[in-house]
Amino acid sequence: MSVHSGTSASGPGVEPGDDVAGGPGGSDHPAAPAVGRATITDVARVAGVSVATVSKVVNGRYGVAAATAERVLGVVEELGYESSLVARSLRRRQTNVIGVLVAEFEPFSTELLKGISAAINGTGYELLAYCGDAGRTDHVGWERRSLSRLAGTLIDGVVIVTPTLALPEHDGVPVVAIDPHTGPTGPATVDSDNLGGARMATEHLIGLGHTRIGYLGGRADLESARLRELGFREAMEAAGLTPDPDLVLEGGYRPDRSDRPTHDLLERPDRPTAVFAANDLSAIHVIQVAQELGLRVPEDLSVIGFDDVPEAAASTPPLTTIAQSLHEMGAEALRMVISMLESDATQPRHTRLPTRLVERASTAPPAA
Amino acid sequence: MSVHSGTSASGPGVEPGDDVAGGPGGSDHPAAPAVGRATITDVARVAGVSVATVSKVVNGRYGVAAATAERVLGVVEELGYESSLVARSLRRRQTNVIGVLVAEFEPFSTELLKGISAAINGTGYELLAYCGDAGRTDHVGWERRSLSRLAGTLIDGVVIVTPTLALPEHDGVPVVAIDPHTGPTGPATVDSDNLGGARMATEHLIGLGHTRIGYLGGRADLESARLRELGFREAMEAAGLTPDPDLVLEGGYRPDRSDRPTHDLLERPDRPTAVFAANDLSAIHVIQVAQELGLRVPEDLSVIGFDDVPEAAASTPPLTTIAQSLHEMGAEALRMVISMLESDATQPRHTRLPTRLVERASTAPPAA
DNA sequence: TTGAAAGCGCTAACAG
DNA sequence: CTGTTAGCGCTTTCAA
Repeated sequence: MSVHSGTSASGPGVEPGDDVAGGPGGSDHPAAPAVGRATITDVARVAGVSVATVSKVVNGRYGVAAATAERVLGVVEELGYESSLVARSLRRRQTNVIGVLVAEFEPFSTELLKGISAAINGTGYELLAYCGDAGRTDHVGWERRSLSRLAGTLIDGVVIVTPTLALPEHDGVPVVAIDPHTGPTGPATVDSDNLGGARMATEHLIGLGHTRIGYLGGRADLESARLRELGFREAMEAAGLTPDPDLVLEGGYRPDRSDRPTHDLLERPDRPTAVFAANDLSAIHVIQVAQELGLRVPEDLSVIGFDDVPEAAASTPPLTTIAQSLHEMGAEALRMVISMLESDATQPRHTRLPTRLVERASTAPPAA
Repeated sequence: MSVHSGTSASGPGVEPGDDVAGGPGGSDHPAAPAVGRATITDVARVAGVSVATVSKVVNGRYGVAAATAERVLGVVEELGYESSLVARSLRRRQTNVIGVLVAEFEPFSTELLKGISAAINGTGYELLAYCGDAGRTDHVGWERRSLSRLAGTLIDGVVIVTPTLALPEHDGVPVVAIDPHTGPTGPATVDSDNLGGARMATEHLIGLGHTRIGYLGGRADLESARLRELGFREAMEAAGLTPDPDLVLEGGYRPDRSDRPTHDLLERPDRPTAVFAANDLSAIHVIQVAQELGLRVPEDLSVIGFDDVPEAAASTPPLTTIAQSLHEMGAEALRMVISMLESDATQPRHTRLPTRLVERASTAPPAA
């Protein structure tokens, strides 16, 4: 024994002499907790009952004398005791908390979170948003790791945002993927009409008179990115236009990863007159790079994005984009998880929400 | 084909039907876990070693034969094993995860979250944002409950957003409060120059020529709300104006709670020509109510907010507001938690960040 | 009505 | 080098 603090540590509200209810035969317990939260053991000791009794009282089980219950409750109050989520969930099979797994808290995932948060109201569940190994966000499989670490113990069900892998259909807990890796197959999913939205975006540009249009794609492993590119190509071809292969680049949905391709796009002599970026964040970055390069948006370059996160309206100029119902997607994913939790209807469902064009100021006819 | 159990059952709890792999001798093919995540016990069983050995291998401890380690690692891979955060954190004293406690995921807290998420990059910590009893968000003391449930077991340190109570100075884990209840005292805090910002907002309105100005206050229990109202009053008085008591109402920082007072403000015959709302969300709601009432913003009514969340720029018309450095506040809070974690410098620090006026289109001189 | 004891999955002493 | 053992805080039989 080395670094133990003294015997007479006084916990919350426990007097030094308060050596209450030692074990049978006079094993001298140290007094209350030296520091930190009170545990069920502290409550039991101070109340002079067993931990089992405290547990029963706290959980409202029957078979405890009214007087005892009252005394225990008093101590609970006095010590500010609250049961540890961790210990409780290790023992029980249910925690009443829904997890949301994200690679990062950025505008897309936080919009989803707002929708989920609003929808959880009144359901009796709590929300736990987890962001595993931040920084290595490109690390494929982050969601498998997070899932394994949390599922089955901490959380009863889970919403995974933009998973990098096809998820196991059944990992013990209900799983719903938003903007999934594989498209509508495997586990339950919620996504948008990416194909239609991308067509709409491209048609908007074409309708404005653009013919030389660049495409800055998203994360190659995501179904949404695949469909958006497809929608772009389809709309181009439908208009009799052939996408210039040099003008179709990948930006990974992220400003940092789209910086290079954006420069490549805008610095070429025969640069496009318009760019369709696969999400708002990279579209906003395109606007910034264009402006640094001395190009005016939309006079010299039209830019359209995808998502309609609040930041889109806040950019200068405000970004024309394809809106997804982000809040609704989050709310729907939550509803699905809860319904999977509460019924045995294990048929994985796939919900697809509509998209719509939001015209703001970043697009205009090409310069004459 | 058939799997026989080894000579020695691995203890009580093994059901007759359980597939138990042979002990260190039986080289039958491994029995996979029945369902759900694989536990350390599954790995040990399949690899034919003890759980202690698996633990050592997984945690990179010394004293394991290379061959054994390799075999274990193989099984870990095969089973997709990942240690349970819950079980691990119950045993260890450190989890490497920082908690963020919020009452709700709304624009203010999610902006903070974005800043925290960006700042955690490369620190080696993970992020866990927790939203306890959603729905009863006005329940005073939600943060005490969440803190007790998580601190000491699940999280090493915590950032609390807009706590409803004075927090205990030391609850076992480092605590930093953003937009605190008590102002710069007690635990470490991060906030903005609320007083100066509110003055700036009011002066902006006065500078435009408004004299009849309404004030829609924030959550009475928050220091920020107190200071913003004070700043409003000070600026009014400094300009020789006396705030009409009928025009100073409380909106609780929330659209739902500010709806009534907003109507009260705008439906009176002698309604103000301008309103300063204590945060953006209620300011945006003021704009909506005004428009429903047939008032034009800013021609008939000027509106200014506070916070500069992305939604402010997205409103119609775009909201003039006082910007706080929300991302920076989150990042700073995280830095403080981590530094408290890694040093013994327990002197609670208080960081106050500047605010600035962002003029957009919701304010203009009063109609002649 | 109460408490002793087992055990959730894991780590850390300490033996062999 | 490896396994046995003891618990982290809690819930839950099962006996007393």
